[in-house]
Amino acid sequence: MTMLKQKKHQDPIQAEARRQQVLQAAADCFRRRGYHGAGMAEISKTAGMSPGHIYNYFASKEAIIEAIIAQNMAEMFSLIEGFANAEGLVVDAMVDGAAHGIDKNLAPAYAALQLEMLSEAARNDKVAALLRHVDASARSQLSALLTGEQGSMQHLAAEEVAARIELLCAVFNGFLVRAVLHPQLDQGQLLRMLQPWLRQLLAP
Amino acid sequence: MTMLKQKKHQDPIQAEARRQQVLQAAADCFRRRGYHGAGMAEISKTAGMSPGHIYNYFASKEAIIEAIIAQNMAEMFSLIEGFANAEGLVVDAMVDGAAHGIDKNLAPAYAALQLEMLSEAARNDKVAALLRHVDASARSQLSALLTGEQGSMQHLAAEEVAARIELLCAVFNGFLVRAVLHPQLDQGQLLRMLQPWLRQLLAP
Amino acid sequence: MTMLKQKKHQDPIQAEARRQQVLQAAADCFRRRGYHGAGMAEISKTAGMSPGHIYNYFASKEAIIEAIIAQNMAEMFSLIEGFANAEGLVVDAMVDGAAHGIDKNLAPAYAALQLEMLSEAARNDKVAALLRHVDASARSQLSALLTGEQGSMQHLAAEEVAARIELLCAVFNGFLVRAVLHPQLDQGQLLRMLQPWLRQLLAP
Amino acid sequence: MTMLKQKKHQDPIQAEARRQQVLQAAADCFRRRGYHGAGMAEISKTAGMSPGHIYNYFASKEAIIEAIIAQNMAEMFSLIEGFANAEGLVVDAMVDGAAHGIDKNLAPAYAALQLEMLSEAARNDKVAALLRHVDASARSQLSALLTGEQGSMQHLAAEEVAARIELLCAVFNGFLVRAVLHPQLDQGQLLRMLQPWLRQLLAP
DNA sequence: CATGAATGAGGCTTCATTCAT
DNA sequence: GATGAATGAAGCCTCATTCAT
Repeated sequence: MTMLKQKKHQDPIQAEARRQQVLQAAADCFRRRGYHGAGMAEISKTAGMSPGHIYNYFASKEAIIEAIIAQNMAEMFSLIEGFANAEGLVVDAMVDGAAHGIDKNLAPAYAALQLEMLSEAARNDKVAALLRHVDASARSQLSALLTGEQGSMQHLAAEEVAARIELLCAVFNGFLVRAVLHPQLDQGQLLRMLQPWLRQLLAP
Repeated sequence: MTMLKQKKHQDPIQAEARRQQVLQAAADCFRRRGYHGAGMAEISKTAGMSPGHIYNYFASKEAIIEAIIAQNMAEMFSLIEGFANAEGLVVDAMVDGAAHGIDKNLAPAYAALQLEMLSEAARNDKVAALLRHVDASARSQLSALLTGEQGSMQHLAAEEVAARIELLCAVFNGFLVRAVLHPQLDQGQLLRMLQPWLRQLLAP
Repeated sequence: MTMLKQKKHQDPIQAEARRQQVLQAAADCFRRRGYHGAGMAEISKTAGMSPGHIYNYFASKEAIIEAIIAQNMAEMFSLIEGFANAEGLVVDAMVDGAAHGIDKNLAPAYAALQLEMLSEAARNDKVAALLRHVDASARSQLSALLTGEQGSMQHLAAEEVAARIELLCAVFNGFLVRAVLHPQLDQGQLLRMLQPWLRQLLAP
Repeated sequence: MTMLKQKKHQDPIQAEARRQQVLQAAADCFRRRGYHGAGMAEISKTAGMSPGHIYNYFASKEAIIEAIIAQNMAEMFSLIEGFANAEGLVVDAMVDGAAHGIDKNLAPAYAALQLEMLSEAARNDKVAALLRHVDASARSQLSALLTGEQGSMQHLAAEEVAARIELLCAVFNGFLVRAVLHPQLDQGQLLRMLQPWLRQLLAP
């Protein structure tokens, strides 16, 4: 999807490098200034190329944030796949992964960008659709894992499973907000409290 | 004691009414279009006054969102005060209040505005300071309540209390994000799962 | 038609004056630089107002050229109405009007703007539609006049009438081109030759 | 004897072929999109070469349209030469040629390009000079033909001849405009009416 | 010769803010 | 107090042109 009018570049490797340059720069700028606050001029300067040239790789500023979201999507999928491929019980993999999840979501830079995308979603349907698609896919994969062979919820009602996953998502999403509202919070203490809680949430 | 730019209005009562008119209108517009998406023209039309006149009450668009945040602050304080003044155990009041908390935070309009403010905080120190102040106050009040006479955590270590409150906040903050990412979620089911969980989180 | 979203101005008289200011300035600029060559900056300077302010009266640059065309339309209609209301035979009125028609179409400024609109029509469907509508209306009015009570073609076949009108239009349209290609041409001589020719073209 | 910027190409024959490739492509694009609407990128793709390479043959986009006009010039000359070389009376050759003239000038693509050039002439002196030169040459050749041995105007005053030719030009130029304003017009009917008229215009 | 990546000025438009009335 | 006409800087994007390869 979204492969319309992809300008063909002679050297796809360098082209991809340039795309990444732009995405990196744009993500930086969005974090610092917000999606609307960041101008193409600033992004292009940060990316080390001219404003016009960016449009050889992205059709619009909006296409840039969409690409950033798409990358996040991929990251999230590979994260979940990690749980699936781990040896042993899914629960264990997830409890072990919690530390990383906290770390990531509480990182100010990550949280800032994520919140930026979320508030953009409130007024930009395409962004909203992308984010929801990521979220729905993630929940559905989690659900499959947890009710699967190595999962801990094989005998629960579908609605119960969905609600637990929802709560799980809420907590981790909430960390994005905590990163802004309480940047000094004690991550270690939080993790110690979170792990038993998680184990219980995912328990049969 | 600096009184810079404190415009003196002849009739302070009407002036306050006008301020409220603007804040109400601006909050509406920010919800619908986002902070950057809403223009002063739209806000002024919604508020039923001319664009120019708004500047008699607020120094800038930014001052408006700051004022909105300050109001939210007050609301949240009165909410917590509700718990304090309730008869019986604090836990019970909070568990009962959960339904309302879910409802409110999952309401798209509320969530949109809140996220708007949060992402503005990531790049606007004044906004960030305001929001953090609200959050810190709320946590501190909660902490006082829960370790107080009618509270359920009188015998827990301060760090433990802080971590639990943190988790509590994360969940409810997370609902703001869920409102965007999963607007169709089943609130009833979520509430049914949340209440026992809350009771346990707040348990001794 | 085209009354969508007409911003309401408090003082419609001044508003109309401003609109005319812009239209006049834009027509000037389009003549000198062409539709694409003229920038909103230049138009706004010529009109004596800021670029942004123009957008209180016109939704876009395109809307400006459309308004210019609409004005031309009105002029042309009143011209034809002149023939209709004239005493005596339509033919006489038209032959008398030829001098004015030549003068106008051969005026470099008028011709330049007209050609600009014509070549814009080749790539802008809305402009094309407007111009064709003017033209079709004019032909149809002429046809009605010439086959009407005071007309000279009451007994001709409809196709014959249409073809003659077409030729008539071609000649006058052609003067626009002559204004560019042969600005030195002898208008007096041309008129002396044209009038008997016209009388014959419009004869029974 | 100034030889400024005359790029020397190693193989002049291939160079000329390349130039023609570009001119052909550019004419196509100008017809479809107009002079300003057509980009060098599109022209270069149509011509089957890179944008940069075009600049080895033409100094600028403007130089391209000038070259196109120069070619039109040549075409028109050979057309008139056709009349001169035809057997019999010039009038007969021209009346016979009228059908082709109508066809050509009413062809939307041809008319579009021609009008494009005409409106460019209104603001570009070089283009104007070129077009006027073509026009003047054509009129002068026609004049020579019509007052020559096989011509029908041997005994008319020079001014009378000039005026008739002017009218002739106006009509055919007018067809360019008709092509835009009335693309549905009935060419057959028009031709049937035009031929006797032409014969009369060219009569002694 | 030939390419196409890269430039950057300039185009149209928006909108927070000001100020004469 | 109130208005809304007016400003102009800044935003996103296009495209003729250049130049390293």
